[in-house]
Amino acid sequence: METNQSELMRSYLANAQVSLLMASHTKVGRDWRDLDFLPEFNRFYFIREGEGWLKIKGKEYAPKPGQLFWLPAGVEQSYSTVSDDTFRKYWCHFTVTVGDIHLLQLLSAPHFIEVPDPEWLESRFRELIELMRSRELAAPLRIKGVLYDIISMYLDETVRQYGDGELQMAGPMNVSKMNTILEYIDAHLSETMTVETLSKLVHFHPNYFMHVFKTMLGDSPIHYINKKRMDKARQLLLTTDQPVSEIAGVLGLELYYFSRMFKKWTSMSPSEYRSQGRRTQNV
DNA sequence: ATCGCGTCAAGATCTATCGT
DNA sequence: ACGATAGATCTTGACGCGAT
Repeated sequence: METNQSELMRSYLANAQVSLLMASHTKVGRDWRDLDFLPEFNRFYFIREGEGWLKIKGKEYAPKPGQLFWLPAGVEQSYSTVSDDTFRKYWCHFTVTVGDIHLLQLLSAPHFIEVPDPEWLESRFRELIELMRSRELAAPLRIKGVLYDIISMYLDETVRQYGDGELQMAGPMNVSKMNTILEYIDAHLSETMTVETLSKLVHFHPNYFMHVFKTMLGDSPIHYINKKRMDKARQLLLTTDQPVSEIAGVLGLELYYFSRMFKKWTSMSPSEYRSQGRRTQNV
């Protein structure tokens, strides 16, 4: 009955935007130190050598080579050296947002992972650093790609190393309310849902609900619902032989409207999409 | 001053129907 | 399946208000 935390994370991540502020590779000086710093951006530290001290949200860490730390935006943090054997690390500053709010901080527990494939990560960081300087047209796009890669690796490893209990989200609407909504949407895709019905589920005024929903997921409720519907439509078109009119029915849409909506989202009519998909599958 | 929530009204999008 | 249209519904931004 319960959609778990990671389901919510997935919906959330599907709408995430990343942006890189800087990336570099340095051996820090003996005076590397900052206390109770509250950054507007996230940081990755990929430790390669040395020792040092880190404090995130009151928790202290002694990062080791081979670990990747995520210092979240908007969370108080401190760091300093502890000896002459200072850190050599790859690092970057970046933001991850959905709608207006930061993907603030999913991680309730350890803010680091053991990197499973250090060579891979090292080369991704080098790529980032190079791309930062690149004048190529598509460099900004590639940067996002690399960043998405690193973040994805980080999240997957967090779950692998600590379990998905550690992923939790902050925001104006709490997780359980959001879960209620997303569960309801999934279970009722085939019916007509109104913003009003949804907002009643969490006892919010429709307009306010709209606003909160959008800040959390980056899409308005109806837009989000339609996106879900189109996902399901695509799946049904490719994996079943149900006639288009029936699929429309399953999704709670009238045939004529379904066709138009589908075309708007995929630039193909449902039957076109099906025949094209079939053709590619049979290659 | 900021947060949590509500209200209103304009503009955008959706939906039902009819015609092709 | 597409096009046009009009009425219904949704979206959004601005503003208000009481509680931190």
